[in-house]
Amino acid sequence: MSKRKRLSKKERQEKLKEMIKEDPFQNDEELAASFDVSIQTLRLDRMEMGIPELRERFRNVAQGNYEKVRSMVGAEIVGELIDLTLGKQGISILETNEEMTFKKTNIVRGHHIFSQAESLAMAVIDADVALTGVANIKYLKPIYLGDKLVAKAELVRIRGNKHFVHVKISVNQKQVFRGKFIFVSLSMDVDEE
Amino acid sequence: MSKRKRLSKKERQEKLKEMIKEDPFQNDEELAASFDVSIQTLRLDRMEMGIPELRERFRNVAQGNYEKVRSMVGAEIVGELIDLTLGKQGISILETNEEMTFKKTNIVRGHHIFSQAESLAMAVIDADVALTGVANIKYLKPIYLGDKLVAKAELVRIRGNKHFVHVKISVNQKQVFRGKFIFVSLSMDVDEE
DNA sequence: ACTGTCTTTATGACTAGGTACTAATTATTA
DNA sequence: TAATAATTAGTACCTAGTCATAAAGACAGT
Repeated sequence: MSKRKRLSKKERQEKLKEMIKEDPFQNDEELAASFDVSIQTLRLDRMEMGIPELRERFRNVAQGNYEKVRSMVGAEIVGELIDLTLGKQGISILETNEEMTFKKTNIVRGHHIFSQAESLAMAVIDADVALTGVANIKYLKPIYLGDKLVAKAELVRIRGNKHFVHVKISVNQKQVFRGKFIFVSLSMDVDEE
Repeated sequence: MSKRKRLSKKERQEKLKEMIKEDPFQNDEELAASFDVSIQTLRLDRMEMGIPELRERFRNVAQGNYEKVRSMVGAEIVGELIDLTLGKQGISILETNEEMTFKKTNIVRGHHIFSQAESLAMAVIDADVALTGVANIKYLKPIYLGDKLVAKAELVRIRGNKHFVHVKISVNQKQVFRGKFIFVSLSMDVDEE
């Protein structure tokens, strides 16, 4: 694997940075081989650039993503719950980050907004378990990376086992989303309505 | 930290399993200390139960979640894209797992279904970038852990920069969800409609 | 050609967090 | 009390490194 003439120190170090960003799970031996330098040289490079050793990279990725996966997928509620009156209303805040956006446009993917709205609406309902029946939603404005989404949910009506919740989300006091949710509590039989 | 009399081997091993599930980032020394046994005993336990060493656990979590975070958050599409005719229709499949469900009821959280539907609908549109404008959705049946969601999206109309897409999701040929999405392409100015 | 500096490579001692194995000690039970 | 199970101790070895020191190679300026 002898590449073009071997790169200069600077080029090599820059390429190294990229490589590790792309795939952090290679050890010094493999990295050294791919640059066709000795393992010591590669280690000097890592030192100079402050790139941690493989096992620490594993730790970082593992712990970082552990949190992430927990808070993203396992969370009862998407965003941070600020205020809640069970059976009445609730407020949550979601800080948008780059993982929620399309890289090209920096616009936040719709389902993150939906998730915040739905999970907050669900939290407001004073029943053990509920299931989204119908949702009528509208995105009023595109939401950009870094926007802080403030969601307000209000339980507007209960009819039988159906709970009607309205959610409004705004960024800087300007409304960007509204949604009407109907949740069906599962205490009794749930089938076609 | 002397607990109640020290547990039996069986109890200890069961507890160990749980502990590692909860927090996989402890080394043998720490684990041994928390059970008040020697490090060798703890290692025997790990051997007997087939629990890998700390560094391998790091590797597993790192690599598993790396994939997960990439495919969950960064993914262009939620689920696996099976078929796609740009500007016409598309099909995707999403296998539900326990992270998508409420632990108590094993019912899949609504926003996962929504995400599958929205992202598929988006993929069908033959435009560079789009943004969900309005969605009218209905969950027809609860979806349980392990259900395989088959989503079919169809572009039904284009009017100006608005794209109308219908999505149906079914489990075992039975429809469980339908949604109507309107996407607005961003090629020109996007504001109130 | 010689010197000085940068870069690369080599070498050895040491570390964490183990595996794999043997042996000895302590508890429990028949 | 003897047999069996569970626990602890100890050793050699492993990986993927760190840290420090030294030596060799490359290239420029004089």
